[in-house]
Amino acid sequence: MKTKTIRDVAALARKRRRELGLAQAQLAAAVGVGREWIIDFEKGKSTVEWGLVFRTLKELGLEIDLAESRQIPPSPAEDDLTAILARGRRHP
Amino acid sequence: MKTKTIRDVAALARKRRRELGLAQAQLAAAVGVGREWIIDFEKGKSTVEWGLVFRTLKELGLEIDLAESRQIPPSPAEDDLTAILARGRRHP
DNA sequence: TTATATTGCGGCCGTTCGCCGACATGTTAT
DNA sequence: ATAACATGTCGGCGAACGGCCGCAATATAA
Repeated sequence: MKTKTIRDVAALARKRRRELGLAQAQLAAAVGVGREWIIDFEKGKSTVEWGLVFRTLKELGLEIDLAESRQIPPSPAEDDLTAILARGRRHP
Repeated sequence: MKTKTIRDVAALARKRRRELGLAQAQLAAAVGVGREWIIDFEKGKSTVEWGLVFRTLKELGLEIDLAESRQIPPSPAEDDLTAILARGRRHP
């Protein structure tokens, strides 16, 4: 399932946890965090630690796949092409 | 690509950034973080903020997919007392 | 109903993130 | 040669994380 926001990840993680019949405290103990951390994570808190998120998802049996969506997505304000050209150019 | 560790994510993000011809400072500005943050993230630092990681991957055009791998992967030791202690003792 | 379990939230506190400078190194271009 | 750029490191600081504790709402069971 492709996730668009961290809330999607949070909701999916919570659903998965319940499907596995795990309580927050159980999952927290398995991951090695406090119960409050699970609460925050499942609430979609954005400032939780990346490593803990990764461990939690693994603990839930959720593999993280990264797929290249397209080329340049939205925003890199690239008004000068020199930067791009400079990298690929070897012989002016 | 399925990632097994946060280092896999870090390495893939760095490769992707270079493919897009972006400097660390450019990506940092696009994401809204400092240059050091990109450095730490690409080094595989586990304590970086989850929300920033997510934004960075999106900025790089890397979609995050979650796939259910199995049931309980490594499974916590439910035999030990941590689960009981985690939710408080009620009676001996 | 009464128990029991689970979940959510608030405060306190030690630790640490993330940003800001400045500086060093290596590469490329002038 | 110098200049410019990219990457990395260091010290410092305000702000915030995450763990622990308790208590109040809800489920869920007996």
